[in-house]
Amino acid sequence: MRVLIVEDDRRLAAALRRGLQREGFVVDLVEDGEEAIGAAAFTPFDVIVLDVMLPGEGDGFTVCTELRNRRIRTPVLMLTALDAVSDRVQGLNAGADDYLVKPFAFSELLARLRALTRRHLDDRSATLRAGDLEVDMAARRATVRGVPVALTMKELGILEYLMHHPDQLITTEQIEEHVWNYDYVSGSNLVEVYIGRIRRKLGVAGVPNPFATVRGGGGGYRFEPQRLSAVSSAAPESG
Amino acid sequence: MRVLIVEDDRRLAAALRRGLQREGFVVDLVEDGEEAIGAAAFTPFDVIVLDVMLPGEGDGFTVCTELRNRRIRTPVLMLTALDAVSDRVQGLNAGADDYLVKPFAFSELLARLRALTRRHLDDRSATLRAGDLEVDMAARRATVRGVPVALTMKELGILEYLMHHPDQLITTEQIEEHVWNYDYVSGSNLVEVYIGRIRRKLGVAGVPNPFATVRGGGGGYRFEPQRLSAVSSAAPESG
DNA sequence: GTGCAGATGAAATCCTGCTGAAACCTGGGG
DNA sequence: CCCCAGGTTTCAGCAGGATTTCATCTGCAC
Repeated sequence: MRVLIVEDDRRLAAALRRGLQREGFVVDLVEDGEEAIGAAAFTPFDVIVLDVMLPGEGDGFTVCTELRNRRIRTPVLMLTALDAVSDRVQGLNAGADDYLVKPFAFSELLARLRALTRRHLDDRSATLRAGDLEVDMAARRATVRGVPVALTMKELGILEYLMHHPDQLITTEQIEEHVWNYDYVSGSNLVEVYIGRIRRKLGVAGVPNPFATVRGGGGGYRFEPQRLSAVSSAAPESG
Repeated sequence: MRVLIVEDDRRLAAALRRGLQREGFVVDLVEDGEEAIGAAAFTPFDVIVLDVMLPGEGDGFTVCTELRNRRIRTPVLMLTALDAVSDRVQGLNAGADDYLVKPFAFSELLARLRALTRRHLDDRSATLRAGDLEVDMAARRATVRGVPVALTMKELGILEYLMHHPDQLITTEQIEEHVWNYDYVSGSNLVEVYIGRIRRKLGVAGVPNPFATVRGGGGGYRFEPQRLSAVSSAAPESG
């Protein structure tokens, strides 16, 4: 789950980055509106945290409007020190999806971000499910029939992202873009390595390989829920 | 849909022009940055395809920057042979809207151009259907009565392309241009080979031959949906 | 601080099966 | 009948995914 923070207050920005990283978000940070638009135009963030007060020309409202003009529909959460109703209206008119008044509790920011990132899912619950496999996004834990599977943050991030898009081909590049941040340099086989690790850990837990590999240029992986839906009270067979 | 191509490689430029014209674009072609800015300033293109490497002074980045300085906001898709992150960053800073690394398949260029110009027709109809056969574009998967058919990317690309133009003669040359890179050198019988592979795999899945062969020069194949529409609840017979 | 354990990432190697080239087969048209 | 465009089969090469190994990093306990 990749988030862009647009915030010029270094202290606040650093705190947000740390906190969100600890919660499993992949964080990119920019300090003004121009950078924000550039970053959002080239990277498909899952959500954007946008401070209304920004240095240079253009405040958060104009940034938000510009994003929408460019057909970038990434959910935006606006941060503001002002508590006027008119600001709220202005923010929503500019295309923001949610609104948070400073000062705020980190836990509230977190809750709202989670809500925004799972908006497009049919089921609004915080748990992704497929067959015996359950992924609790808030607790950041995967379980099989109630038994925890020890996945690391990155592994869970990839699994989560793929489970968000069932029966859809997700390219390695897309995974890189959503699970690593901008200072990650592509060109390695890290995604393949992690896919392998996830498959192995799930296999040990009794879950069959949930990912179809699609070879060739533009290939990638596809999470196929039906692979896990098979009624399987029996022990996994060989093969 | 009017597109400006800025490309000095004559061979590539000609291929792009032909292919895009065939897709209904109105194509203008220039070979250097100065011309490009002149053309874009006088004509309201719907989208610009801009090669990074250009003859004379000024590369694609500077052209893009100059366009934005002149408040020309036409969506720009950059073509580059380089895949470095720094180029990507430079491109976005210059104001490009998308990015494609050479060599690319024509179909991908087309998809991205459509995405950039998408506001009038939403051909994001994710699934192509004919009789029992279904092709899910998002999943990049073909199924017959829900059962997946193991097609490779190339096979699926050809099937998809033919299904996009039902009851229409598609020449071997057209298929080559859409499914292979622009630097693919024609002259083999590869298309015939792939058509054969698709027919065989579909046949195994219980789908009759969906392609009519048109012999002779200028011949090719025609996807005929009615061949698949026959009511067939019966199991495939031996054969 | 030091030491430890797990997580992450880089790199080398293995291996699968896709791709494309080539040879050969078939059937329709003259 | 012959000709030849298209169909079919085969096979080697290799792209690229899978796997393994190792180095580094980070957080934590002491």
